[in-house]
Amino acid sequence: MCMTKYEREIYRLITESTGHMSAEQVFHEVKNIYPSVSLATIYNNLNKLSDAGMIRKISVEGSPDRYDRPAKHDHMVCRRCGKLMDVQFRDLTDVLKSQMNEEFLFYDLKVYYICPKCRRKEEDGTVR
Amino acid sequence: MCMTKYEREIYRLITESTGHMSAEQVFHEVKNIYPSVSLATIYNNLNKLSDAGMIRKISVEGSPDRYDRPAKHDHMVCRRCGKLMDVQFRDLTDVLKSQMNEEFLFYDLKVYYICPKCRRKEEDGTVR
DNA sequence: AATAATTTTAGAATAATTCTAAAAAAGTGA
DNA sequence: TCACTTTTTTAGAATTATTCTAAAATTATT
Repeated sequence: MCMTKYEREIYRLITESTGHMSAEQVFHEVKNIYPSVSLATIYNNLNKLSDAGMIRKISVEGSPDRYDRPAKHDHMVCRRCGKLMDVQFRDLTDVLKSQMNEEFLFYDLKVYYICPKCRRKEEDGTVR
Repeated sequence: MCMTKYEREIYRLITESTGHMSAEQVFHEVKNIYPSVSLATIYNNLNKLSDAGMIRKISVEGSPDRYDRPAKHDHMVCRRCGKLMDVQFRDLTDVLKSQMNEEFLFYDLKVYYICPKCRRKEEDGTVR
C-alpha cells in the first residue's frame, strides 16, 4: 500500500480544506472518521507529509504550527489574531537569485497587517 | 528611571551582539553580569522590548524564538541546522504595496538554503 | 518615612510537540 | 496460509519553550 489511511485522510484534509489547520484541528477532523486515532499519529503523519514536501508547515510566532497545500504562495498574517490568509504576490525567485551568489531552496514571505475583523474591533474603541 | 538595568543590558546584548540570540542564551549572558537574574525576567523584558518595537522577535519552526536588532533586513535560514544569517535584499515595500489594496505593517522574508557547514557535511557522505 | 507602583523572583502551570516501548496492522516469501 | 519482518499506531510519559502567579524586592511618589 502506498499511503496509509491516515496519511491519505490527513493529506486530503490539508489540501482540500481552506487550509491552515493546526495539528489539533486535524486531530478532531480525523477523529470524526477514525475515532480511535491518537494525536501522536497526527503528528507522525503531518511530519512525514511535510518532510516529503507533500504539504507545507507554516509557523507564526505565538500560535501552533499550521499546515497548508504545497503550491507556492505567500501569506498575510494578522498581527492581532494570527489569522492567516493566502495571497499570491509576484514571484520573487529571480529577483532574489540575482541578489545572491548562493543557491537557495525556497523562500517564505509573510506580510503582517491587521485583519478587517480586528481593525473594526480597535475602531470600536473598546479593545486595543 | 527610563530603563531598568535588565532592559538596558538585554537591549545592549541583542543589538550589539551579532544577534539571533534565544531567550536561554540571553539568560546565560545576563547571568554573568547579574548572577541572581531569573529566566522569567529575561522573558518579561524580551517581550517588553519587542512589544515596544525596540528589538525584533524571529520565529523559525523547530527552534526557540530568537531576537534581533530592529533595523529592517531579511534572513537566510539553514534548512538543516536552523542557523540564521542576516541579509539585505532590495526593499519590497513598494512592490508589495502596488500588489494589494490593504495597508500592511511590515513584511518578513526568509530564504531557506543549506549553509556551507551543513552542505559540506552532506557532501562528506556520512550525514544526510 | 509611608505609600503606591513597578519589577523581579521561583516555581508551578500550560501548550505544543516529540519520544518511547509495546501492540496492532500490513507486507513478504516459502 | 503460516512464520517472520517491517511499518504504523497507540497511550502516555517526557521534553521544550514560554507564560502565569503570587510573594518579595526595588523604585518612585507624596
